[in-house]
Amino acid sequence: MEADVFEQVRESLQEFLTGKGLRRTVQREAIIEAAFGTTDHFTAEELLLKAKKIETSVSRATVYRTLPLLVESGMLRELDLGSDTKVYDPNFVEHPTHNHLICVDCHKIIEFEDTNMELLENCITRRLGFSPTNKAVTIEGHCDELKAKGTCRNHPPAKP
Amino acid sequence: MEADVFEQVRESLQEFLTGKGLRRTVQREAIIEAAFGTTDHFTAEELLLKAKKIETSVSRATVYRTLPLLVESGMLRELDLGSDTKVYDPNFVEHPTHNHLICVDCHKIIEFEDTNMELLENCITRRLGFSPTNKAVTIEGHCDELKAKGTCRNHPPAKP
DNA sequence: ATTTCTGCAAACGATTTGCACAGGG
DNA sequence: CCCTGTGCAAATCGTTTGCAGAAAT
Repeated sequence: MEADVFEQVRESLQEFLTGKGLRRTVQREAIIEAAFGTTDHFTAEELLLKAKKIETSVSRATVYRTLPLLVESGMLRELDLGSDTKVYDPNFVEHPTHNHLICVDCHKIIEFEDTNMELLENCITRRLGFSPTNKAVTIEGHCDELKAKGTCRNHPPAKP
Repeated sequence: MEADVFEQVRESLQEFLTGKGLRRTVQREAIIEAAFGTTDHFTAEELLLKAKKIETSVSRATVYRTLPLLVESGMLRELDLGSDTKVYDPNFVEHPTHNHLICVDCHKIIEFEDTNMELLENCITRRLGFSPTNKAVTIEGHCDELKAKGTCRNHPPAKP
């Protein structure tokens, strides 16, 4: 994520917080920095670890209390991918309509955007009498390269 | 669900079980009947209640141990819709490619199928170098009728 | 007879919450 | 000052598991 984007997130969120009569705290700042500092997906626990490195005083409870705020503000998206634990995706700020392809072999998550899919989804939703607010396409699949060569970028030649 | 379909599920699952060296028990029979007796989605807890009505001896543990078998057999699908609790969908036997539209106002879930979406998903996935195994489109939206008239099939005229 | 299944209750892991104090506006 | 935010630890909730007996093949 570029620096300007990060600043944008910071400001938008500041707006969101003051708009709700909420306060700017060092803990929240650290959590935001940890969440939007990279484009990686993360779990609540992973976010806690990242945030703690920035500001030691951040606690698990505060992370769990801040996550819903970030989601509500629209900056962070909660993903329900096959996993048992909830995963958060900070990339919707830059790519608001992206979707996910999950490799069933190595569990790597690939993000993709597609205008046609976007249009088709809107079309279908309207036909059903609804106005879409949130759309998620999740596809699972096998890596062709892995199947053909027995190895791919994510799978070392010799598996354990 | 029609009676023949129910029988088909019963047989397919019997095949699946014996194929894995697993056994037919009254509890599993009851759970299957409860799961595929209607087209309703359900949670583990709801399935337990339905199954208990058919066969009192069914316990929560057995429900939780049977659900993964049904999912693995391909007959039942686990859905990750916004809800915190996992929801199961028995309708993939009859409609293997259907998707979900969720009303953000009343949380009603509408199932839909679309061939174009199906084709587009396959196309995109192949372009990314993968062979699709599982595809899920989940759309959230507002009911137009509700917005226009202040009421709709799922919302009584006077809200509490 | 052998192996899988079962119910029970305890264990578990992710998330939430009550509390008393800290700190932002 | 007032009210929101915090860390801590206990509580909660859905789900999983160890065990000894029951049942299917």
